[in-house]
Amino acid sequence: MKEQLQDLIIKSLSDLIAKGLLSELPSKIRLDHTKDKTHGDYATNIALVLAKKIKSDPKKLAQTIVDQLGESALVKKTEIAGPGFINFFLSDESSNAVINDIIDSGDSYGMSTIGLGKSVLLEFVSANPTGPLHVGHGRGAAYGATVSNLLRTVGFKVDNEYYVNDAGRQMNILIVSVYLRYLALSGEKLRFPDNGYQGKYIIDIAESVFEMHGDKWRKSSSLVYKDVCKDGQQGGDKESHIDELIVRTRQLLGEGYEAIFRVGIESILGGIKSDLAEFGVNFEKWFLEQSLIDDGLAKISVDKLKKSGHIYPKDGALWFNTTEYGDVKDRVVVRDNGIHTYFASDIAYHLEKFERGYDKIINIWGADHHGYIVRVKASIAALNHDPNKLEILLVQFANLYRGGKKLQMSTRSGSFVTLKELRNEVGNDAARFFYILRKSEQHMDFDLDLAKSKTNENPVFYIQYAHARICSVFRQAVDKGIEFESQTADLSLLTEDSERALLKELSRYKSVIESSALQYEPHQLAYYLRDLATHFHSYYNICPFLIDDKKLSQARLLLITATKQVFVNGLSILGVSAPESM
RNA sequence: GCGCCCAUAGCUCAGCUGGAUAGAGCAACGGCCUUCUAAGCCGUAGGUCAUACGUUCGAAUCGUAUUGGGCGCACCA
Repeated sequence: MKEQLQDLIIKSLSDLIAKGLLSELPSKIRLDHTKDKTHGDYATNIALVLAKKIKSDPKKLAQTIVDQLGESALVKKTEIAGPGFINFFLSDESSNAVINDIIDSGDSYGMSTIGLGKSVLLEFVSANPTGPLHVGHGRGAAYGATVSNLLRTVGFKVDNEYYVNDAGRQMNILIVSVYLRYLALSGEKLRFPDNGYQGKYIIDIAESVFEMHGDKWRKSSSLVYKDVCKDGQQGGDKESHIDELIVRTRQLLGEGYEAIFRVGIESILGGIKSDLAEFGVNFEKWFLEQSLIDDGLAKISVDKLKKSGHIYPKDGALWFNTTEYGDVKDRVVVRDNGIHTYFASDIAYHLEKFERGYDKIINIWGADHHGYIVRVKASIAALNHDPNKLEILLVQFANLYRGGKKLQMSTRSGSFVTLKELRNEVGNDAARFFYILRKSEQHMDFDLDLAKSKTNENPVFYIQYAHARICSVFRQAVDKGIEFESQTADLSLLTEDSERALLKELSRYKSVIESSALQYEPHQLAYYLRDLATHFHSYYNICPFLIDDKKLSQARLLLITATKQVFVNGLSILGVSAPESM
């Protein structure tokens, strides 16, 4: 409908250009759904925009444009209002057309071809596999999965990907943490390092190691701690303490070190995978950082940068001159000990992503990584790819509150609420919905007490309830022996204010999907569904559906059938279920 | 100190990228269940859009400055 109206306006403007009354078409024509029904169904501000250019009275120009439009079956009437808006009132036939459109398209209503033929690589979550996902990761997971669904709905081919940081120092700290817990289980007395992973899950992993291997790798704790410097709380340095423990453990264990690593990563990554799957978040690919190292890609990428003259040695390390691309300082890619940095892996990873040939690459990062954007884009440019192909979406932290107090989240200290705990307490639907209800760049306060104790206040129930109510009406219809024939319904009978309002709200769905998808803003859809539910609940309270006037009843049933379909489609994009009864 | 994000009703947040009288939910107050689920509906009250300039027909939205909050500035990942 909107497209047809837009075409009409363009035609009118083109005719005016042909007559020499205008010089050029505006770059884009805004045609908006009106907020206020007295402003009709759609409104455009083109007269205001154009009048500015050609310095004429916007109201007069609006009138000229309207005159040129002439008659159309689409439009009942047009009005010029305010400073020069053109308001369009759709004819009943054209506004009713949305109903049949929804019914005919069914589950695919809302899909479009905007992204047809374009592929997107969407990387998100990518939490370090050093512990279970906590509620902070949940936001990225829900946001990413929903953006992915939205992009797919508008026609993009999207691959979801999780980058697993299974290499580097943190993995070693994990292994040592597990090993020390294992020693304790074997009967050794020892002091757990300040900087180790404190969570209970480490003990669980140590238990599986013990079950699988017995005390095969038991060493006396005096041997393990021999020559290791003092820990932070003992007046030493906690970083050196853990690093020396790593070296020591590796020496003592030999191949056992790798075996413990296997048990640890499989346990943690397995947990993350099932956690996300249960949350309705699925990935096409789990990309291992270690594979970049095994394939030598990190080294190859650094060599490529070297060849193009972006690398220079200093203080025994190799530096990438990212300042040339606007970074505040150059960055080390290979340390003086010959080991490449995390950044080097990331350069390789992004290069690899680009070489896979996607049209668009999107990374969803926690906002604490924003300082990283410039250098990653620098590496892309330096390797002769287009940095604009890479879009980085930042998700702000969710601050957790319990008992009115802000909780500090730290994987290291083991003090965090896991995503799984949250899902168990508030349910997947509420969690998915709550997470995306806030704009991603908005800081979000997640009050656990509220989410847990007063779940009825969560707007997701309000929407689901609307859907369940519609289902209930149809169950009653069956009980009463009322047959519903969607083909015979006469939509012109829908004349009540509340049903016109609901119908108008339904007609917004497609543009909401489009806008949510292209702006990566799932919250727009969430808010839309809530508004739709409001219109429905209001309608429900005013107009009965199962009534003696058979024709009117059929028309109303058709309207709520379409409404139900939009709920189903919209909720499915959000990853929220549409229960038939509540 | 430098950089990024943010500031809208008592609380939590929208505001369709510059449009018409700034909107929801919760909390508060008053109504609506012998008829399709009251997890609902209808109404009342609540705002100097952090502050000050500027840009123009028009600013919560854009620009500059100030204030206040979050985060980041490693040869960690």
